[in-house]
Amino acid sequence: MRDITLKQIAETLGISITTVSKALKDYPDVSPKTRKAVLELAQSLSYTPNSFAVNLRTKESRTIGLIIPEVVHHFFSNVINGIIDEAEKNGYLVIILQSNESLELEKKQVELLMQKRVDGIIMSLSNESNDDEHIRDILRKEVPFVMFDKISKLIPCSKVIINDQKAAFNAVQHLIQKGCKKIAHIRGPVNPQNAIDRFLGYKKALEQNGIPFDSKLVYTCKNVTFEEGLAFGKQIADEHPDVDGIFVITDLVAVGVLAHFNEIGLKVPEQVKVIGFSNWFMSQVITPKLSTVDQPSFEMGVQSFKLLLEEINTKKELHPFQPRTIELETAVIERESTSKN
Amino acid sequence: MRDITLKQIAETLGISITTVSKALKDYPDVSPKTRKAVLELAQSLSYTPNSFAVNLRTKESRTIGLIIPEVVHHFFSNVINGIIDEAEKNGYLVIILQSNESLELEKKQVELLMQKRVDGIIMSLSNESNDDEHIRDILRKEVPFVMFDKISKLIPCSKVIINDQKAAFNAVQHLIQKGCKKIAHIRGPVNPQNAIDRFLGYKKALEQNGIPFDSKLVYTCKNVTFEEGLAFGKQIADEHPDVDGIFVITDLVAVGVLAHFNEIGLKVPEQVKVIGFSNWFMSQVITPKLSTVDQPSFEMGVQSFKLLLEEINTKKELHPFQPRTIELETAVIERESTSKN
DNA sequence: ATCGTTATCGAAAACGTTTTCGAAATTACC
DNA sequence: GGTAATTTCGAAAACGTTTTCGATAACGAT
Repeated sequence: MRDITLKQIAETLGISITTVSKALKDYPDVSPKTRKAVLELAQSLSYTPNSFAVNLRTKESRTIGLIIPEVVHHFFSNVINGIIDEAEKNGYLVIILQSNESLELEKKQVELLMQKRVDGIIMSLSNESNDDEHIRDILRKEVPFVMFDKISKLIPCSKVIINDQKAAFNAVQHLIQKGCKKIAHIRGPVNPQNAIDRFLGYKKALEQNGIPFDSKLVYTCKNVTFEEGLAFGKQIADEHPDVDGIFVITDLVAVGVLAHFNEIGLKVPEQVKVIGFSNWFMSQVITPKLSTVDQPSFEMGVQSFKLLLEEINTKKELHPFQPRTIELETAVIERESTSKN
Repeated sequence: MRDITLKQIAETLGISITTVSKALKDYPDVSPKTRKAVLELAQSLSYTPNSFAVNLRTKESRTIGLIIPEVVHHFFSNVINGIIDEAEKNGYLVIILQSNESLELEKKQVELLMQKRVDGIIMSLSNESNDDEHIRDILRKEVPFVMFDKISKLIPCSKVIINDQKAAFNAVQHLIQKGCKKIAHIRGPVNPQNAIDRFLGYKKALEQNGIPFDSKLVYTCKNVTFEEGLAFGKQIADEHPDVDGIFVITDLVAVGVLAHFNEIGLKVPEQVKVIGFSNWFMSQVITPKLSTVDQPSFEMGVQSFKLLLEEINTKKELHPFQPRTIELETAVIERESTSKN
């Protein structure tokens, strides 16, 4: 049951390891006759090269690392999907780690991946981290590196993002077009850039439409959960019963808001209109169906891997690599929660 | 910027590679003085062993492979969560591949993982496959192997499962206790063992309660999607308007059924009661909230990895390994869709 | 037969680590 | 001071592959 090696093939054929290796890799300097013999024997023994040895020799493992805040998350699992699909197409495998939104864990995992000597790292920052040493460490060691979604603008690396500010602007603009006059915003935590950008988009849309900005209408999530949505729904209904539109950082929270409104009999969209963000699957199966902003999550994964591969390949040729940023399009999806005006 | 190696440490300290290696690995035969020197220098150079070389030498990579039908799936992403958490605790990393419910892809991926020489494989079968050669190949090469959820009973390997038949029995029993007399079943595809078992549980519950089994009340999913739920909901309402209870293979499909019933104004639970399976997150946020069977998905992941690690370790000691099967408990969760009778 | 060219092969180094085993140095003991 | 026991070290092989470079063989042309 021992593993087949080049040496064994060489010995049974009475030739050298070198020739066997060359025959299998289509080197020109091996005669058709011996090549055929080698290929046939390798085939019949079902030889596969020892990847540990290949890794050591070639200094690459055709494996990349992926760090995300959490796996059980509609957006992220779609990104994972895109990454491992595209990676597999290009002969790469993907090691997945989750930071659970903890900076400490994230640091440890970056370290883990570097020790493993993965060929590259793709990452979406946890809410706790922004511009930290462990990220700069990756660049310092010249490990190919791509960030997506939750990025840090200060880090000079390739990025795949959406224009959060523009997307949020469009969402709020949509509410205004539907007749909303007093619009609240449930925003994400303080750190992440995209929470900031969406807030800015919200603010800009108000300004451009001559609606005064009121900081009391802005609520800040800590954990971005369904439960927080429930709580903020209650808080808004209590504190500002005249609010007629809400823009929520993400569908999960928006669904919590809707759940509370359903409970207390507040009519959506008649009394309040609600729009979420990210187009989670559940948004189209709840009542009322939630309007939202579609984010091309699968495509983000695909593009992230493509950028990473670009960096891996140019660095392999020892060429200098110029980081690129890809910005993907979003789209407002109108459903029942903003529909009838 | 070159990587630090044992050789470099040895040379700057004027000692041998052997001694450096031993010092770093706490071998007893190195003096406290030289050990201290080595440790300090290694620390200051931030030396990390080249894992490619370590893999080659030790013949293990502390990496396992995981193959699942799809990543974007509430149940599976929770299992992934459990696996990578437990793996990381034990110093293992996880490579994830998805078969997209395709037998062909699944075969290719098993092959990929074996070529990578992962230390073990965890897997949930695609709907297309059951007892196939590529699975037996894993056992033949003596690669540690654990199956969970969608298993093949014929393969002698460790398994982590629930008792699908019992769980389904309990779900249908629940419907009967709530007063249902004519109960339909939307079952999963033909192949997977757990679809079969849940069907058997459904049948058994009917029998034990003196309700005649009617094969016309059994509908078979092809792809287990929301859309199929919509379609079957329509079909049941049309063909058997007197059905007063439905047991559905999984929540996703059940939510589709509910969506259709909402649309046509069929009252749930007053006119029909519906119970799903798996306790997807969305089930608690839709209207009416869906009753379901809770499946300990995270725990399944944890236990799967533990079983795999057990096998890895006993095989490393060259001891014979006896596969084990762990059966986890499920629980009926009563919500609005079966609540008021 | 000689030379030049081309086709075919293999020795050997290298990747960086782990581990065995023997050698050398030190200490302990009488 | 001599022997034995103990501590400390290092040479070398091994893991399996890739690749360079030189050697040989074969062949054609003159």
